[in-house]
Amino acid sequence: MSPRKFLHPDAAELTLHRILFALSDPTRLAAVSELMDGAEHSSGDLLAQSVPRSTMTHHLKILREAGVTRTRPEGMRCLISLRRNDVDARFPGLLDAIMAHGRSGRSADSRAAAS
Amino acid sequence: MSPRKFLHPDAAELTLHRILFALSDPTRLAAVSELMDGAEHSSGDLLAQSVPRSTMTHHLKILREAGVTRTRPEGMRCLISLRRNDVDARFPGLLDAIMAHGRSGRSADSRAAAS
DNA sequence: TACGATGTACGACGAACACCGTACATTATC
DNA sequence: GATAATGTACGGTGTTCGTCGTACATCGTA
Repeated sequence: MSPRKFLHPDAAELTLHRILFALSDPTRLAAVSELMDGAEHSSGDLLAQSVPRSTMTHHLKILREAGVTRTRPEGMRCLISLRRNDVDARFPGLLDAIMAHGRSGRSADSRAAAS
Repeated sequence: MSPRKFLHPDAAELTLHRILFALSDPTRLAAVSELMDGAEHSSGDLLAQSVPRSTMTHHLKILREAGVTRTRPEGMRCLISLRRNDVDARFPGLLDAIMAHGRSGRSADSRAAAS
């Protein structure tokens, strides 16, 4: 087995609706927002939000399979980075336009009915 | 009852992830693509694609509830239009960046370099 | 009033998603 | 080898989505 093996879609296979879906979740949006600095971040690094590890793995998988991120095993960690070149090549300006608002896109979403 | 009544979210309530989700489906992407001309289109007009009316109604509802479109009853038809101003005001450049690729968001390389 | 056209509302179904806990694999260190 | 740390894989549950058929409401017209 190879639990340290990740499948990434080819750059030419990226589809717009898949990418948009990958970014249509607050948790994933926040993760990508962190990755916008161009650096590699470990899964635990992105895990700043209060969500279990297994849940984060799930979101990271969706991001990866949409072709938005690349995951690379490094030692006992996984380093995740944005596939900026690939995404930009196929959809110029898309990532920037979306992530320009990635931080503030959570205004009145607080549907959290009290507590 | 008021089957001719539609609820639209307030402009200030639009959220990025909701909009991205609304655009994360090929059928809806195609519909919005048609609406990019700024004109009002009837539901049947958008229905060019081979999908049942009820399915289209569903997609239009998602678009409407995300704040992407506005639906207005007109005679025996419904006229749908893009809420360009509202979306642009809240997320400048987002719609243009996404819809610039709305047509080619298919599969493999469609290197149509726009023109 | 009756009819046809347009589009919604409702219910149903299968598939995919979001979430989580737990177990396992991998790596580094002792 | 034993241990701890990191993160995945594997279920499981509940929800939502995408799809469709059918029934109903509305409007325009005969």
